[in-house]
Amino acid sequence: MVVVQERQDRVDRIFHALSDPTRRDIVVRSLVGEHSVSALARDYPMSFAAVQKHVAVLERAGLVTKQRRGREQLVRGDIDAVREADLVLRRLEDLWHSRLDRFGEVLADVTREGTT
Amino acid sequence: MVVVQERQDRVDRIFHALSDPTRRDIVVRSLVGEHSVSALARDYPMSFAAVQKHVAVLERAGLVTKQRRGREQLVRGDIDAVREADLVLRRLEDLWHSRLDRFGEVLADVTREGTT
DNA sequence: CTGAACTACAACCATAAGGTTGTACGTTAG
DNA sequence: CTAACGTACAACCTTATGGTTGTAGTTCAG
Repeated sequence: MVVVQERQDRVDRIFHALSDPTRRDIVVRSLVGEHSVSALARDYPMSFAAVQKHVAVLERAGLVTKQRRGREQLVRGDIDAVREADLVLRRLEDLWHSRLDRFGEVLADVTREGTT
Repeated sequence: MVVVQERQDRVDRIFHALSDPTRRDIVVRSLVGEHSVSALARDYPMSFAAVQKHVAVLERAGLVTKQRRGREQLVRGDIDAVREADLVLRRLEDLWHSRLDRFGEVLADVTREGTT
């Protein structure tokens, strides 16, 4: 059993990064096309440094990557991290379905009673 | 001075709730079957009150619901909130695909022009 | 060359988050 | 009835988070 956990799992970071509306918006824009940090920053009611921090959070989560182009830093969304989070959610849905299967009879009974 | 607006969106709460491994585990167990809070608490290396707080976070996010049974409080997972988060992720993936499509067109154009 | 534009990063602040312990109260077992 | 169980919640502590301002290094335009 591997007990040596890192301080924060990658999945933790991804979900945490997505828990902020500004960051989700940045992900949306970065998935559609590349934007410099300052271009992103212009559209939010906060300082450039604040947006820079949001981008850093997204970068640590692997949701975006940065690439230099001259004096700009181009931010681009990375879909793999999104898929990783998606996998977690689908596993939860799978669990739910298997639970439904196991209690299918009971559910059927309840439904029948409910509609009587 | 302290303007406590109802600030946090439901989606914010869901993603934040899922950003903690203990809470994700509680969701897993609660989707599989019902458990009392203390039954859940026994399996984590923290106090009962801490687990209680985690459950509260999940409840505020709509990921679980609680139902009294005698002196116990049964925690049960709610798949709807999971699906809501899943929708957000799928929209991101859709954006990514549409970007690829548009990029494909550009590529086609460039290629066409380049080969003329 | 010089200044403006982008970025990086440190210092600071207020509040949220995640944990603890302690107390209180309803419910059930004996 | 009484003791134990399950829960709720308050008070407290420490660290993380999200914002600010300020300083400084690079790169580009003129």
